[in-house]
Amino acid sequence: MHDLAFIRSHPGEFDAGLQRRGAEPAADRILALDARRREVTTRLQEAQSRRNEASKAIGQAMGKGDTETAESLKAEVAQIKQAMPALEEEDRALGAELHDLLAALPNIPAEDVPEGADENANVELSRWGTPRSFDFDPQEHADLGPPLGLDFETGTALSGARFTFLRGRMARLHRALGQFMLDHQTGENGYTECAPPLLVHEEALFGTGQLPKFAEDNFQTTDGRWLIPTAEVSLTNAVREQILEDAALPLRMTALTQCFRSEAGAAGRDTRGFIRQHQFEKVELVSVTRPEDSAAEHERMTQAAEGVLQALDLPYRKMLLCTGDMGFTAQRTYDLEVWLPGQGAYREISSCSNCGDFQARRMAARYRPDGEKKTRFVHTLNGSGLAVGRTLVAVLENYQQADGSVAVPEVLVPYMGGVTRLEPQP
RNA sequence: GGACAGGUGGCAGAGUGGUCGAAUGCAGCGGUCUUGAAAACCGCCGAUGCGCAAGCAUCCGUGGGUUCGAAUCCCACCCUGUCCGCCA
Repeated sequence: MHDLAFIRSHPGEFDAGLQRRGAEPAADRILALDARRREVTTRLQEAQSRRNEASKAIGQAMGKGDTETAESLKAEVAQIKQAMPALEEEDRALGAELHDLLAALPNIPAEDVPEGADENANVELSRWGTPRSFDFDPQEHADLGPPLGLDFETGTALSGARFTFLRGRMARLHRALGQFMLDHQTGENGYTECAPPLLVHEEALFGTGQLPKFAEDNFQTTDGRWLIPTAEVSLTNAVREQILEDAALPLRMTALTQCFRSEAGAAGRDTRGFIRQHQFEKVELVSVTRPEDSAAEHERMTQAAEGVLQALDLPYRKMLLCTGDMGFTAQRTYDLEVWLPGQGAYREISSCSNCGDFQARRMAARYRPDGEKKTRFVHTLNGSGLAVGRTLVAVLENYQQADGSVAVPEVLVPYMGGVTRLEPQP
Protein backbone atom coordinates (compact mmCIF):
# COMPACT_ATOMS: atom_id res chain seq x y z
CA MET A 1 0.00 0.00 0.00
CA HIS A 2 1.38 3.34 -1.00
CA ASP A 3 1.63 6.57 0.92
CA LEU A 4 -0.91 9.04 -0.45
CA ALA A 5 1.14 11.95 0.84
CA PHE A 6 4.13 10.72 -1.16
CA ILE A 7 2.06 10.40 -4.32
CA ARG A 8 0.75 13.94 -3.84
CA SER A 9 4.23 15.38 -3.48
CA HIS A 10 6.09 13.16 -5.99
CA PRO A 11 3.57 12.07 -8.65
CA GLY A 12 6.18 11.87 -11.41
CA GLU A 13 8.57 9.79 -9.37
CA PHE A 14 5.72 7.51 -8.37
CA ASP A 15 4.60 6.88 -11.95
CA ALA A 16 8.19 6.34 -13.07
CA GLY A 17 8.51 3.64 -10.42
CA LEU A 18 5.34 1.93 -11.57
CA GLN A 19 6.47 2.09 -15.16
CA ARG A 20 9.79 0.44 -14.31
CA ARG A 21 7.70 -2.47 -13.06
CA GLY A 22 5.69 -2.57 -16.25
CA ALA A 23 2.61 -1.15 -14.56
CA GLU A 24 0.46 1.66 -15.91
CA PRO A 25 0.96 5.15 -14.46
CA ALA A 26 -1.67 5.82 -11.81
CA ALA A 27 -0.86 9.12 -10.12
CA ASP A 28 -3.32 11.19 -12.14
CA ARG A 29 -6.24 8.92 -11.36
CA ILE A 30 -5.27 8.63 -7.71
CA LEU A 31 -4.81 12.35 -7.22
CA ALA A 32 -8.08 13.22 -8.98
CA LEU A 33 -9.94 10.75 -6.77
CA ASP A 34 -8.09 11.99 -3.72
CA ALA A 35 -8.99 15.61 -4.45
CA ARG A 36 -12.68 14.76 -4.89
CA ARG A 37 -12.63 12.68 -1.75
CA ARG A 38 -11.03 15.38 0.35
CA GLU A 39 -13.48 17.96 -0.95
CA VAL A 40 -16.39 15.76 0.13
CA THR A 41 -14.74 14.92 3.45
CA THR A 42 -14.25 18.59 4.22
CA ARG A 43 -17.88 19.38 3.46
CA LEU A 44 -19.01 16.48 5.62
CA GLN A 45 -16.77 17.53 8.48
CA GLU A 46 -18.05 21.08 8.32
CA ALA A 47 -21.60 19.79 8.63
CA GLN A 48 -20.59 17.55 11.52
CA SER A 49 -18.88 20.44 13.21
CA ARG A 50 -21.98 22.63 12.99
CA ARG A 51 -24.17 19.79 14.23
CA ASN A 52 -21.87 19.12 17.20
CA GLU A 53 -21.79 22.78 18.12
CA ALA A 54 -25.57 23.09 18.00
CA SER A 55 -26.03 19.89 20.00
CA LYS A 56 -23.82 21.27 22.72
CA ALA A 57 -25.88 24.44 22.78
CA ILE A 58 -29.05 22.37 23.11
CA GLY A 59 -27.58 20.64 26.14
CA GLN A 60 -26.71 24.01 27.69
CA ALA A 61 -30.11 25.50 26.95
CA MET A 62 -31.89 22.52 28.44
CA GLY A 63 -29.66 22.72 31.49
CA LYS A 64 -30.91 26.26 32.01
CA GLY A 65 -34.49 25.23 31.36
CA ASP A 66 -34.66 27.33 28.21
CA THR A 67 -36.91 24.98 26.23
CA GLU A 68 -37.68 27.54 23.59
CA THR A 69 -34.06 28.00 22.51
CA ALA A 70 -33.51 24.25 22.64
CA GLU A 71 -36.43 23.63 20.32
CA SER A 72 -35.33 26.18 17.78
CA LEU A 73 -31.81 24.74 17.83
CA LYS A 74 -33.23 21.26 17.27
CA ALA A 75 -34.97 22.52 14.16
CA GLU A 76 -31.66 23.97 12.97
CA VAL A 77 -29.84 20.67 13.48
CA ALA A 78 -32.55 18.85 11.57
CA GLN A 79 -31.82 21.23 8.70
CA ILE A 80 -28.06 20.61 8.87
CA LYS A 81 -28.56 16.87 8.97
CA GLN A 82 -30.54 16.70 5.77
CA ALA A 83 -27.48 16.86 3.58
CA MET A 84 -25.38 14.52 5.69
CA PRO A 85 -26.45 11.00 4.61
CA ALA A 86 -25.62 11.76 0.97
CA LEU A 87 -22.25 13.23 1.92
CA GLU A 88 -21.48 10.25 4.16
CA GLU A 89 -22.28 7.82 1.40
CA GLU A 90 -20.23 9.72 -1.16
CA ASP A 91 -17.30 9.97 1.23
CA ARG A 92 -17.46 6.26 1.95
CA ALA A 93 -17.71 5.31 -1.73
CA LEU A 94 -14.83 7.56 -2.79
CA GLY A 95 -12.72 6.30 0.10
CA ALA A 96 -13.39 2.70 -0.89
CA GLU A 97 -12.57 3.40 -4.53
CA LEU A 98 -9.31 5.06 -3.57
CA HIS A 99 -8.41 2.23 -1.20
CA ASP A 100 -9.12 -0.43 -3.85
CA LEU A 101 -7.07 1.43 -6.41
CA LEU A 102 -4.10 1.77 -4.05
CA ALA A 103 -4.40 -1.82 -2.80
CA ALA A 104 -3.97 -3.21 -6.30
CA LEU A 105 -0.71 -1.38 -7.06
CA PRO A 106 2.63 -3.16 -6.61
CA ASN A 107 5.53 -1.82 -4.60
CA ILE A 108 8.03 0.52 -6.26
CA PRO A 109 11.43 -1.04 -7.00
CA ALA A 110 14.53 0.22 -5.22
CA GLU A 111 16.84 2.39 -7.29
CA ASP A 112 19.51 -0.25 -7.91
CA VAL A 113 17.07 -2.89 -9.14
CA PRO A 114 17.88 -3.73 -12.77
CA GLU A 115 15.16 -3.06 -15.28
CA GLY A 116 13.73 -5.98 -17.23
CA ALA A 117 10.62 -7.85 -18.22
CA ASP A 118 11.33 -11.34 -16.89
CA GLU A 119 13.90 -13.61 -15.25
CA ASN A 120 16.26 -13.25 -18.21
CA ALA A 121 17.11 -9.75 -17.00
CA ASN A 122 18.04 -10.87 -13.49
CA VAL A 123 21.65 -10.14 -12.59
CA GLU A 124 23.96 -12.82 -11.26
CA LEU A 125 25.93 -11.37 -8.35
CA SER A 126 27.99 -14.31 -7.17
CA ARG A 127 28.49 -18.05 -7.20
CA TRP A 128 29.40 -20.33 -4.34
CA GLY A 129 30.76 -23.88 -4.54
CA THR A 130 31.90 -25.99 -7.47
CA PRO A 131 29.41 -28.25 -9.22
CA ARG A 132 30.54 -31.80 -8.73
CA SER A 133 31.87 -33.65 -11.77
CA PHE A 134 30.23 -37.00 -12.31
CA ASP A 135 31.78 -40.10 -13.87
CA PHE A 136 28.25 -41.20 -14.78
CA ASP A 137 25.18 -39.44 -16.13
CA PRO A 138 23.52 -37.76 -13.14
CA GLN A 139 19.79 -38.44 -12.94
CA GLU A 140 16.99 -36.03 -12.22
CA HIS A 141 15.45 -36.43 -8.78
CA ALA A 142 12.14 -37.49 -10.29
CA ASP A 143 13.92 -40.54 -11.77
CA LEU A 144 16.27 -41.43 -8.95
CA GLY A 145 13.83 -40.60 -6.14
CA PRO A 146 11.07 -43.23 -6.47
CA PRO A 147 13.22 -46.28 -5.54
CA LEU A 148 14.39 -44.26 -2.50
CA GLY A 149 10.89 -43.53 -1.15
CA LEU A 150 9.79 -40.49 -3.14
CA ASP A 151 6.37 -41.90 -4.06
CA PHE A 152 4.66 -39.72 -6.63
CA GLU A 153 2.07 -42.36 -7.55
CA THR A 154 0.57 -42.67 -4.08
CA GLY A 155 0.57 -38.90 -3.64
CA THR A 156 -1.34 -38.48 -6.88
CA ALA A 157 -3.73 -41.29 -6.04
CA LEU A 158 -4.56 -39.70 -2.71
CA SER A 159 -4.77 -36.06 -3.66
CA GLY A 160 -4.14 -35.55 -7.37
CA ALA A 161 -1.32 -33.93 -9.28
CA ARG A 162 1.35 -31.99 -7.35
CA PHE A 163 1.11 -34.12 -4.21
CA THR A 164 3.77 -36.59 -3.11
CA PHE A 165 3.96 -39.34 -0.49
CA LEU A 166 7.34 -39.79 1.22
CA ARG A 167 8.40 -43.09 2.77
CA GLY A 168 11.15 -44.46 4.97
CA ARG A 169 14.50 -42.73 4.92
CA MET A 170 13.26 -40.29 2.27
CA ALA A 171 10.65 -39.04 4.73
CA ARG A 172 13.30 -38.97 7.46
CA LEU A 173 15.69 -37.00 5.26
CA HIS A 174 12.94 -34.50 4.53
CA ARG A 175 12.27 -34.10 8.25
CA ALA A 176 16.00 -33.90 8.98
CA LEU A 177 16.36 -31.02 6.52
CA GLY A 178 13.58 -29.02 8.14
CA GLN A 179 14.90 -29.61 11.64
CA PHE A 180 18.45 -28.76 10.63
CA MET A 181 17.42 -25.51 8.95
CA LEU A 182 15.30 -24.40 11.89
CA ASP A 183 18.13 -25.14 14.33
CA HIS A 184 20.55 -23.30 12.05
CA GLN A 185 18.44 -20.13 11.89
CA THR A 186 17.68 -20.04 15.62
CA GLY A 187 21.17 -21.12 16.71
CA GLU A 188 23.45 -19.33 14.23
CA ASN A 189 21.39 -16.34 13.17
CA GLY A 190 19.37 -15.31 16.19
CA TYR A 191 15.88 -15.86 14.80
CA THR A 192 13.16 -16.67 17.31
CA GLU A 193 11.46 -19.99 16.63
CA CYS A 194 7.72 -19.63 16.08
CA ALA A 195 4.90 -22.09 15.46
CA PRO A 196 2.15 -19.98 13.90
CA PRO A 197 -1.35 -20.82 12.64
CA LEU A 198 -1.54 -22.12 9.08
CA LEU A 199 -5.13 -20.92 8.71
CA VAL A 200 -5.54 -17.15 8.77
CA HIS A 201 -8.10 -14.42 8.29
CA GLU A 202 -8.48 -12.54 5.04
CA GLU A 203 -6.90 -9.43 6.60
CA ALA A 204 -3.66 -11.30 7.13
CA LEU A 205 -3.40 -12.13 3.43
CA PHE A 206 -4.25 -8.55 2.59
CA GLY A 207 -1.50 -7.34 4.92
CA THR A 208 1.24 -9.30 3.19
CA GLY A 209 -0.16 -8.53 -0.26
CA GLN A 210 -1.58 -11.87 -1.44
CA LEU A 211 -5.03 -10.28 -1.46
CA PRO A 212 -6.89 -8.81 -3.20
CA LYS A 213 -4.96 -9.53 -6.41
CA PHE A 214 -3.82 -13.12 -6.00
CA ALA A 215 -6.81 -14.88 -4.48
CA GLU A 216 -6.72 -17.64 -7.08
CA ASP A 217 -3.21 -18.69 -6.02
CA ASN A 218 -4.43 -19.59 -2.54
CA PHE A 219 -6.75 -22.08 -0.87
CA GLN A 220 -9.74 -20.87 1.11
CA THR A 221 -11.58 -22.88 3.75
CA THR A 222 -15.34 -23.31 3.90
CA ASP A 223 -15.53 -20.92 6.88
CA GLY A 224 -13.76 -18.10 5.05
CA ARG A 225 -10.24 -18.61 6.34
CA TRP A 226 -7.22 -19.11 4.10
CA LEU A 227 -4.38 -21.64 4.11
CA ILE A 228 -1.10 -19.78 4.26
CA PRO A 229 0.95 -19.92 1.04
CA THR A 230 4.03 -19.15 3.16
CA ALA A 231 4.74 -18.54 6.85
CA GLU A 232 5.62 -15.00 5.79
CA VAL A 233 1.88 -14.34 6.15
CA SER A 234 1.63 -15.55 9.75
CA LEU A 235 4.96 -14.19 10.95
CA THR A 236 4.72 -10.76 9.34
CA ASN A 237 1.12 -10.24 10.44
CA ALA A 238 2.16 -11.01 14.00
CA VAL A 239 2.91 -7.28 14.28
CA ARG A 240 -0.19 -6.01 12.50
CA GLU A 241 -1.92 -3.02 14.11
CA GLN A 242 0.81 -2.73 16.70
CA ILE A 243 2.95 0.16 17.85
CA LEU A 244 6.30 -1.38 18.72
CA GLU A 245 8.87 0.05 21.10
CA ASP A 246 12.04 1.26 19.40
CA ALA A 247 14.10 -1.06 21.59
CA ALA A 248 12.12 -4.10 20.42
CA LEU A 249 13.54 -3.77 16.90
CA PRO A 250 14.76 -5.58 14.95
CA LEU A 251 12.39 -8.49 15.38
CA ARG A 252 13.60 -11.74 13.82
CA MET A 253 11.19 -14.65 13.55
CA THR A 254 11.45 -18.04 11.91
CA ALA A 255 9.08 -20.97 11.48
CA LEU A 256 9.06 -24.35 9.82
CA THR A 257 5.59 -24.74 8.34
CA GLN A 258 3.58 -26.33 5.64
CA CYS A 259 2.74 -23.97 2.79
CA PHE A 260 -0.25 -24.33 0.48
CA ARG A 261 -0.45 -22.96 -3.03
CA SER A 262 -3.02 -23.64 -5.68
CA GLU A 263 -0.44 -22.88 -8.41
CA ALA A 264 -3.29 -21.57 -10.53
CA GLY A 265 -1.00 -19.78 -12.95
CA ALA A 266 1.54 -22.56 -13.28
CA ALA A 267 -0.30 -25.06 -15.48
CA GLY A 268 2.21 -27.23 -17.31
CA ARG A 269 5.24 -25.94 -15.38
CA ASP A 270 7.29 -28.42 -13.35
CA THR A 271 4.49 -30.97 -13.42
CA ARG A 272 7.06 -33.72 -12.98
CA GLY A 273 8.88 -34.18 -9.70
CA PHE A 274 8.91 -32.48 -6.33
CA ILE A 275 9.76 -28.94 -7.41
CA ARG A 276 6.28 -27.46 -7.53
CA GLN A 277 3.72 -28.90 -5.11
CA HIS A 278 0.38 -27.76 -3.75
CA GLN A 279 1.71 -28.47 -0.27
CA PHE A 280 5.32 -28.09 0.79
CA GLU A 281 7.47 -27.29 3.79
CA LYS A 282 9.56 -24.21 4.20
CA VAL A 283 11.63 -22.55 6.89
CA GLU A 284 10.68 -18.90 6.66
CA LEU A 285 12.65 -15.92 7.93
CA VAL A 286 10.88 -12.65 8.75
CA SER A 287 12.48 -9.46 10.06
CA VAL A 288 10.79 -6.29 11.25
CA THR A 289 13.15 -3.32 11.36
CA ARG A 290 13.50 0.43 11.57
CA PRO A 291 13.47 1.99 8.09
CA GLU A 292 17.15 2.89 8.23
CA ASP A 293 18.12 -0.70 9.09
CA SER A 294 16.24 -2.66 6.44
CA ALA A 295 18.90 -2.56 3.72
CA ALA A 296 21.54 -4.04 6.04
CA GLU A 297 19.01 -6.54 7.36
CA HIS A 298 18.33 -7.65 3.80
CA GLU A 299 21.99 -8.56 3.37
CA ARG A 300 22.04 -10.29 6.74
CA MET A 301 18.92 -12.32 5.95
CA THR A 302 20.26 -13.42 2.59
CA GLN A 303 23.47 -14.56 4.25
CA ALA A 304 21.39 -16.52 6.76
CA ALA A 305 19.76 -18.37 3.87
CA GLU A 306 23.10 -18.87 2.11
CA GLY A 307 24.50 -20.38 5.31
CA VAL A 308 22.18 -23.38 4.96
CA LEU A 309 23.32 -24.07 1.40
CA GLN A 310 26.95 -23.74 2.46
CA ALA A 311 26.47 -26.08 5.42
CA LEU A 312 24.93 -28.63 3.06
CA ASP A 313 27.73 -27.99 0.56
CA LEU A 314 25.28 -27.29 -2.26
CA PRO A 315 26.60 -25.02 -5.06
CA TYR A 316 24.42 -22.01 -5.70
CA ARG A 317 24.36 -18.59 -7.26
CA LYS A 318 22.92 -15.36 -5.97
CA MET A 319 20.71 -13.29 -8.25
CA LEU A 320 19.43 -9.75 -7.97
CA LEU A 321 15.94 -9.88 -9.44
CA CYS A 322 14.98 -7.39 -12.12
CA THR A 323 11.89 -5.19 -11.90
CA GLY A 324 9.76 -7.59 -13.94
CA ASP A 325 10.52 -10.71 -11.88
CA MET A 326 9.97 -9.33 -8.38
CA GLY A 327 6.97 -10.13 -6.25
CA PHE A 328 4.11 -7.67 -5.74
CA THR A 329 5.26 -6.44 -2.34
CA ALA A 330 9.02 -6.38 -2.91
CA GLN A 331 11.23 -3.34 -3.22
CA ARG A 332 14.32 -5.42 -3.79
CA THR A 333 14.80 -9.20 -3.97
CA TYR A 334 17.69 -11.65 -3.97
CA ASP A 335 17.03 -15.15 -5.24
CA LEU A 336 19.34 -18.02 -4.36
CA GLU A 337 19.46 -20.65 -7.07
CA VAL A 338 20.83 -24.08 -6.25
CA TRP A 339 22.70 -26.19 -8.77
CA LEU A 340 20.74 -29.27 -9.89
CA PRO A 341 23.11 -31.60 -11.79
CA GLY A 342 20.27 -33.86 -12.97
CA GLN A 343 18.58 -30.92 -14.65
CA GLY A 344 21.87 -29.24 -15.45
CA ALA A 345 20.44 -25.94 -14.24
CA TYR A 346 20.28 -23.53 -11.34
CA ARG A 347 16.83 -23.49 -9.73
CA GLU A 348 15.32 -21.07 -7.22
CA ILE A 349 15.52 -22.36 -3.66
CA SER A 350 15.25 -19.12 -1.70
CA SER A 351 13.90 -15.65 -2.25
CA CYS A 352 14.78 -12.84 0.16
CA SER A 353 12.89 -9.57 -0.15
CA ASN A 354 12.92 -6.18 1.44
CA CYS A 355 9.34 -4.87 1.33
CA GLY A 356 10.13 -1.49 2.86
CA ASP A 357 7.02 -0.06 4.53
CA PHE A 358 4.67 -1.48 1.87
CA GLN A 359 3.32 -4.33 4.00
CA ALA A 360 3.56 -2.29 7.19
CA ARG A 361 1.12 0.24 5.75
CA ARG A 362 -1.31 -2.50 4.77
CA MET A 363 -1.04 -3.95 8.28
CA ALA A 364 -0.76 -0.67 10.21
CA ALA A 365 2.43 -1.94 11.86
CA ARG A 366 4.30 0.96 13.44
CA TYR A 367 6.95 1.77 15.99
CA ARG A 368 7.81 4.80 18.04
CA PRO A 369 11.36 6.06 17.46
CA ASP A 370 13.16 6.83 20.72
CA GLY A 371 12.26 10.29 21.97
CA GLU A 372 9.76 10.98 19.18
CA LYS A 373 6.07 11.57 19.58
CA LYS A 374 5.01 10.46 16.12
CA THR A 375 4.91 6.83 15.11
CA ARG A 376 6.51 5.55 11.92
CA PHE A 377 5.85 2.47 9.83
CA VAL A 378 8.29 -0.38 10.28
CA HIS A 379 10.01 -2.12 7.41
CA THR A 380 9.37 -5.81 6.81
CA LEU A 381 11.56 -8.42 5.15
CA ASN A 382 11.00 -12.04 4.38
CA GLY A 383 13.07 -14.85 2.99
CA SER A 384 13.20 -18.61 2.68
CA GLY A 385 15.82 -20.27 4.77
CA LEU A 386 15.16 -22.57 2.86
CA ALA A 387 12.37 -24.28 0.94
CA VAL A 388 12.60 -27.82 2.36
CA GLY A 389 11.17 -29.73 -0.61
CA ARG A 390 13.47 -28.10 -3.13
CA THR A 391 16.42 -28.63 -0.82
CA LEU A 392 15.55 -32.32 -0.72
CA VAL A 393 15.62 -32.30 -4.52
CA ALA A 394 19.01 -30.59 -4.46
CA VAL A 395 20.45 -33.09 -1.99
CA LEU A 396 19.20 -36.03 -4.04
CA GLU A 397 20.67 -34.73 -7.28
CA ASN A 398 23.97 -33.50 -5.86
CA TYR A 399 24.67 -36.43 -3.56
CA GLN A 400 23.58 -39.23 -5.90
CA GLN A 401 25.87 -42.18 -6.54
CA ALA A 402 26.34 -44.36 -9.61
CA ASP A 403 24.42 -47.25 -7.99
CA GLY A 404 21.30 -45.11 -7.47
CA SER A 405 21.91 -44.51 -3.77
CA VAL A 406 22.25 -41.06 -2.21
CA ALA A 407 24.80 -40.05 0.42
CA VAL A 408 23.49 -38.11 3.40
CA PRO A 409 25.21 -34.70 3.80
CA GLU A 410 27.44 -34.73 6.85
CA VAL A 411 25.56 -32.09 8.86
CA LEU A 412 22.34 -34.12 8.49
CA VAL A 413 23.72 -37.43 9.77
CA PRO A 414 22.93 -36.61 13.42
CA TYR A 415 19.38 -35.73 12.34
CA MET A 416 19.18 -39.10 10.54
CA GLY A 417 19.98 -41.15 13.60
CA GLY A 418 23.39 -41.96 12.17
CA VAL A 419 22.14 -43.08 8.76
CA THR A 420 24.64 -42.05 6.06
CA ARG A 421 22.99 -43.30 2.88
CA LEU A 422 19.62 -43.77 1.17
CA GLU A 423 19.54 -47.13 -0.61
CA PRO A 424 17.17 -48.04 -3.45
CA GLN A 425 14.45 -50.51 -2.41
CA PRO A 426 13.51 -53.00 -5.10
C1' G B 1 -22.00 -26.81 21.00
C1' G B 2 -24.96 -24.97 25.84
C1' A B 3 -25.24 -21.43 30.18
C1' C B 4 -23.50 -17.13 32.49
C1' A B 5 -20.01 -12.88 32.72
C1' G B 6 -17.27 -9.37 30.13
C1' G B 7 -14.63 -6.39 25.93
C1' U B 8 -12.77 1.50 27.64
C1' G B 9 -5.79 4.70 26.55
C1' G B 10 1.04 0.78 27.02
C1' C B 11 -1.23 -1.85 31.55
C1' A B 12 -4.92 -1.79 35.54
C1' G B 13 -9.54 0.41 36.04
C1' A B 14 -13.81 4.44 36.70
C1' G B 15 -17.57 6.18 33.70
C1' U B 16 -24.99 3.84 32.26
C1' G B 17 -27.84 10.00 27.54
C1' G B 18 -25.06 16.19 27.28
C1' U B 19 -19.06 20.59 28.00
C1' C B 20 -16.18 12.76 28.05
C1' G B 21 -11.11 11.42 23.97
C1' A B 22 -12.64 9.82 28.63
C1' A B 23 -11.50 10.09 36.26
C1' U B 24 -7.77 7.62 39.04
C1' G B 25 -3.43 4.48 39.69
C1' C B 26 0.92 2.24 37.44
C1' A B 27 4.42 2.64 33.52
C1' G B 28 6.79 6.42 30.32
C1' C B 29 8.77 11.57 29.31
C1' G B 30 10.40 16.58 31.17
C1' G B 31 11.61 19.38 35.55
C1' U B 32 12.55 20.75 41.03
C1' C B 33 15.45 18.75 44.97
C1' U B 34 20.29 15.71 45.35
C1' U B 35 27.55 14.99 44.79
C1' G B 36 24.77 11.02 41.99
C1' A B 37 20.61 7.84 42.41
C1' A B 38 16.15 6.70 44.98
C1' A B 39 12.07 8.95 47.42
C1' A B 40 9.03 13.22 47.39
C1' C B 41 6.89 17.15 44.62
C1' C B 42 5.40 19.85 39.83
C1' G B 43 4.18 19.35 34.71
C1' C B 44 3.45 16.44 30.21
C1' C B 45 1.70 11.90 28.41
C1' G B 46 -3.68 7.58 23.04
C1' A B 47 -4.29 6.91 17.58
C1' U B 48 -5.65 8.42 12.60
C1' G B 49 -7.05 11.98 8.78
C1' C B 50 -7.11 17.15 6.79
C1' G B 51 -4.39 21.79 7.57
C1' C B 52 1.62 26.18 7.32
C1' A B 53 -0.82 26.84 11.78
C1' A B 54 -4.83 27.75 14.91
C1' G B 55 -7.88 24.11 14.74
C1' C B 56 -11.60 20.69 12.89
C1' A B 57 -13.21 15.59 12.21
C1' U B 58 -13.13 10.36 13.47
C1' C B 59 -12.07 6.32 16.96
C1' C B 60 -14.34 3.41 23.97
C1' G B 61 -14.40 -5.04 20.23
C1' U B 62 -16.88 -4.79 14.88
C1' G B 63 -21.17 -3.38 11.97
C1' G B 64 -26.03 -1.39 11.98
C1' G B 65 -30.02 1.40 14.60
C1' U B 66 -32.60 5.04 18.15
C1' U B 67 -31.63 10.39 19.52
C1' C B 68 -30.79 17.35 18.60
C1' G B 69 -26.74 14.60 21.13
C1' A B 70 -24.28 7.64 22.39
C1' A B 71 -18.49 4.86 25.75
C1' U B 72 -23.50 5.00 27.99
C1' C B 73 -29.93 2.74 25.05
C1' C B 74 -31.48 -1.25 21.08
C1' C B 75 -30.12 -5.27 17.33
C1' A B 76 -26.58 -8.51 14.96
C1' C B 77 -21.79 -10.39 14.78
C1' C B 78 -16.68 -11.25 16.60
C1' C B 79 -13.51 -12.14 20.63
C1' U B 80 -12.16 -13.25 25.86
C1' G B 81 -13.18 -15.53 30.72
C1' U B 82 -15.79 -19.24 33.86
C1' C B 83 -18.76 -23.71 34.24
C1' C B 84 -20.91 -27.92 31.45
C1' G B 85 -20.57 -31.06 27.07
C1' C B 86 -17.26 -32.92 23.28
C1' C B 87 -12.48 -33.87 21.48
C1' A B 88 -6.27 -34.53 20.06
